[in-house]
Amino acid sequence: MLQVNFIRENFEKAVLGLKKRNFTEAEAVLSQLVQLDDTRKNIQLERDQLQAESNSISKTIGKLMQSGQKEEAEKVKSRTSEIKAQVKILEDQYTQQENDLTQLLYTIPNIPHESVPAGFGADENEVVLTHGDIPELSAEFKSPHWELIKKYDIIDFELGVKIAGAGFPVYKGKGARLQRGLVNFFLDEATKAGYMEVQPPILVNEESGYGTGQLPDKEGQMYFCTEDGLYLIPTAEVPITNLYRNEILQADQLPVKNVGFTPCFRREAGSWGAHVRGLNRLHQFDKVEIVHISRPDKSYEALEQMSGYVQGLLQKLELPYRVLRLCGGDMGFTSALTYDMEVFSAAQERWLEVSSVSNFETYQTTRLKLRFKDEDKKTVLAHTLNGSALALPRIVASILENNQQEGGIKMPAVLVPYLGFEWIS
RNA sequence: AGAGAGGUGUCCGAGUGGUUGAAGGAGCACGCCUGGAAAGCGUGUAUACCCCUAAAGGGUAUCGAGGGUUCGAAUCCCUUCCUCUCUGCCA
Repeated sequence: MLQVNFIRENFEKAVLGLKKRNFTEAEAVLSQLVQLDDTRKNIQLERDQLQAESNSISKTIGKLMQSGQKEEAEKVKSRTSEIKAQVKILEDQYTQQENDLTQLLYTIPNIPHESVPAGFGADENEVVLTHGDIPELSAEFKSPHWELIKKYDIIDFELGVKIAGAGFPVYKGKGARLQRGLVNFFLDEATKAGYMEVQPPILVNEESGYGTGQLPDKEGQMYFCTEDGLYLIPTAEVPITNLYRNEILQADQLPVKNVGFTPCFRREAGSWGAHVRGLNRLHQFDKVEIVHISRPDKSYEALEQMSGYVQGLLQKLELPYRVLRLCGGDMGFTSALTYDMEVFSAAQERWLEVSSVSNFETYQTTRLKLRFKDEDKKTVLAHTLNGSALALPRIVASILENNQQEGGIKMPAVLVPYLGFEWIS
């Protein structure tokens, strides 16, 4: 969430930024926010003063008791009951005010970076660059991946339905091997690039959900284990970033660069149709995620670095891709700047999002209380960033579609050592 | 899951109602000392919010978390989470 003090000091900028993401009532909400905070401060001031008086009386009583002046002490006591009642009232008001403030802050998305284009939806995203040639498939070999997986019997949706339900595919034979190979390839690449691998839990508690911004509001997107109060993670971002919740890092620990492989679970209520066939949208899928924790003055450098890293993976996989700078309306609630990487899937003839790389600046760290000590020994909120590197299903879909030919599907050369085969046939 | 023990600052560790944000030690930082280092000596070493700010200074809260008793709680009571030991179960 945003910091009230930042809004106070950058009111106009904040309003303009939020309008860019179509948060039309920005001005009114931000004014209300500042007002709530003003009231909060006033209450705090009054409460603290009364409390201070009460504390000082208590000390006096303590001294009197020690020196045996019991009656004197009793006299002083009577004064405190009045203060106590007052403090209680103010305390309740303060809590109420603080809750209102937090609730309101939860409704305000992150302020977009100045480079973020205004816009309402996917059409207005800015294409930053396109890489690689769009493959032209012959009519003979132009099957969408959902036909290819049947033909070669490598992924079975019906079987998944039997075990769990729609959107839980079963990978078989070379399909399973392809999954495992990709995961290993991604983890190895990340390690080479200086990321530390972590294996986090894939169930998280409520606090973690709040830390990275999935909660409140998006609980509908997550599977929830009511018995234990735990959520299945929608992305490894949640557990990995929360590893650092409530921490104060030393300056020389930054940047933190973690990579983790986890399955991801999404309920994805209500989005079914032609575009979500096959592997395009699933309830469970595998993803390798990279997370950075960065100094504020280095976070955009880190974002570019991450974007470059992800592009490198796509290049090694020989997949044509483009990079989008998301417009205000299409960006996630918590992000300040997001690059989407889309791969062209040649049979569907569509760009498929395979990665989303974002800088959250302090939006997450405010909630996470994730800070570091800078050179002046001042405690400062860090910036968090993350990106998929990469999400498997659509990568699999595009590898299958783009490389189909006479004799089967040819695997990208870089994967062959991981797979132990060159062809799916 | 059952029984017991316990959760204190970066770490170890004292503290069972009264100037305790918290003894003592270690670590760390700075200074002195040294040719250099160690030892030694001295100083400092939490977080959040608020007031006042040029700086300094001050207030409130925080001893796992939440609530209660009390003029006053790290210390007493309740709830809850976690850790350890034993038993049970189990990959």
